[in-house]
Amino acid sequence: MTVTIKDVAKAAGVSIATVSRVLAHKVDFYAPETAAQVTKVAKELGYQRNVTAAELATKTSDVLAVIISATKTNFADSIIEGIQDVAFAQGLSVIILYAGENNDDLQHKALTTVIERSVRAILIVALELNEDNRQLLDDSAIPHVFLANASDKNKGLFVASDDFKIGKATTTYFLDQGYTSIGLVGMDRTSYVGRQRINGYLAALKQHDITPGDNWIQGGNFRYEDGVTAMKAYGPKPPVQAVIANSDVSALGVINTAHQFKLDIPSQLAVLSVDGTQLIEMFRPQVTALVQDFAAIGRRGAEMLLKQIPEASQFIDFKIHDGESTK
Amino acid sequence: MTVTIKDVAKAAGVSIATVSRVLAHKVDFYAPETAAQVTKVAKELGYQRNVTAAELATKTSDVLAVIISATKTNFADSIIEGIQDVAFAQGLSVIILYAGENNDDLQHKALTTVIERSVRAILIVALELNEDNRQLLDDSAIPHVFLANASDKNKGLFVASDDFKIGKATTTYFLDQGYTSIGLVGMDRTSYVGRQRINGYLAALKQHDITPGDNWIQGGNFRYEDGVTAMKAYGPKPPVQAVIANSDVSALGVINTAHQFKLDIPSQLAVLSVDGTQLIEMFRPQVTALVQDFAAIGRRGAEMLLKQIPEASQFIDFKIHDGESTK
DNA sequence: CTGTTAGCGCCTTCAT
DNA sequence: ATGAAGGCGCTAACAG
Repeated sequence: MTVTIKDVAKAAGVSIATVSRVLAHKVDFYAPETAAQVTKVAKELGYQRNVTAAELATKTSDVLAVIISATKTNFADSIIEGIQDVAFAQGLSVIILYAGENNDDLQHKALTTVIERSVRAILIVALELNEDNRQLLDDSAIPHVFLANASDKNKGLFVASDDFKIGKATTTYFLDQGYTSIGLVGMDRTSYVGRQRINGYLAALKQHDITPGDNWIQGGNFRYEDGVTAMKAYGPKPPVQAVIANSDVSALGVINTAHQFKLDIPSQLAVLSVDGTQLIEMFRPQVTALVQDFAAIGRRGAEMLLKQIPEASQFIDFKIHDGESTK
Repeated sequence: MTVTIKDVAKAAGVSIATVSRVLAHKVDFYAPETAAQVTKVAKELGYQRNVTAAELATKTSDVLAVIISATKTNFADSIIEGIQDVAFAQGLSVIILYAGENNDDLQHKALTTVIERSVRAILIVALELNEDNRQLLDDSAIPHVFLANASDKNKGLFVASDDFKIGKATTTYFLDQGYTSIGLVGMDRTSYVGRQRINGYLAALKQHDITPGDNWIQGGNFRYEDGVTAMKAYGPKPPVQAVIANSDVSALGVINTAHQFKLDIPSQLAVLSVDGTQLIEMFRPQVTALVQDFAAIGRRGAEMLLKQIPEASQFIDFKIHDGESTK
């Protein structure tokens, strides 16, 4: 039998109300001696708080839920660290749910799981919800924010990098180096993120009066294989001298395949990747990358949900770190 | 105001018990028409089940908790997939908690979070608990299993690869190829896993009457940097012709640093890595690896906790996949 | 098949 | 400063 506050109360010779107050509130609504006595007895009895009961009574919860796509592009770690930093500082817990990859059912399951437990807030990482799931989330009235995925579909709050700017900045990076044929690879063309990146890319090219070739743009789903496929589409004599890969792993796909074609990086093909996770630090050549500040994205998202900063969608800055895959 | 079964009951003209039965049990303890009526009304009213209340009443929970170290060696994904496969098949939910890296406080926090919520079971991935935390877990009386980390310290159930065998198999792999100087790199010498691997390595060498050189064994913490450090310790003229890296990322560290020393892989230095995650598929040369079946480890762990298979610690088989980093 | 009635463990007015 | 008592939303006997 588990020991409850009732048991503690009896053993300590006080009422359950007092025990409850001592063990929870901490505000001085009781005498120091009683408090000491109660805590002592509780420890002796091996009392374990039943959070479920407490949550039912108060109708609140101190857990933040993070729903992430089991994506192979591994920036989620940093986001989670950012979230935990601010959550823990507030004494909150964070739980993480994997919602697969573009899997509506899994997303639905993850959502209901956290909604039914009425968590304090929900952070959705790199996920685009379908109509039903978004409705479900909205109906729940639980505060939520989308991270690393600004989207028109998602609606609602988001914290992310500005994908249009990412497309433009990466393209401009190459244009400034004198490149006139630049490929764009790996993004999901159906996603908001992908479309924005393409738009930014096109805008930058237009400024330089460049019309992209037919096959310069190669879509995908941000995966390693997408980089491979794109490079194969370009072939051993690629139509572009530089390529922007829309994720670290897709950049690796591009580079490995280019090497297979005996193309030298960067002299025959320059590669820039978007994300800049730790992954590329382990790869040679060291890939030049547009580094997103994922920890900041996580932190801001959490702060926003905890009302520490105003609730307004916002973009987080990024930087381009030079590596060896570009001149 | 949120709508409860009481509201649904009133609106449907039945008792709350009936509503509860219809919405939860699913066994046919009610007439089809009533069921239909109730479900209909529930939907109309936008009823959302309050799991917290249900859990309090039944004193059970249908969530499995996974506690993982925020390790940079990325096999956790596969383990989680394995767990979710069996959990979802049982209609259970799984939540994941990050417990940092050798961080007792974070581990403690993660543990109390899940214990206080009396989850159904706890799966601890690649973590070694300290005395206090282990005590905490034991006292909770919640079923739990350690994954990918058989350990004398952890005590209790585990599902993992046999680390002694891993040490022996990898070493034997090289011995069979005629190598007589073999390095062992990257493992945590203070951990059970690390010690077992060393023992297996030594046992294999002994069978061939080889006494390892002073610095053949280079410890670490399974990280990329540990591979780098080890290789630097070996220097440009390494005392070994082959090295076993105890994680994929540490293997990358070894290889990159070897290249820096202008050493050719595998002719001047052969490298075999332990883990065989997707990471190495993105790396060139393709690393020869001892591939652990992480998905199976996750699956077995979950099955065991759900009493689908006998509760007994067990080892999962592994295989060595040839790559280009060995002859 | 369905309704009544106790709780599950804790919190929280309202008295004292 | 502390106790008594009702209730959070749901489930589970026990009747009927």
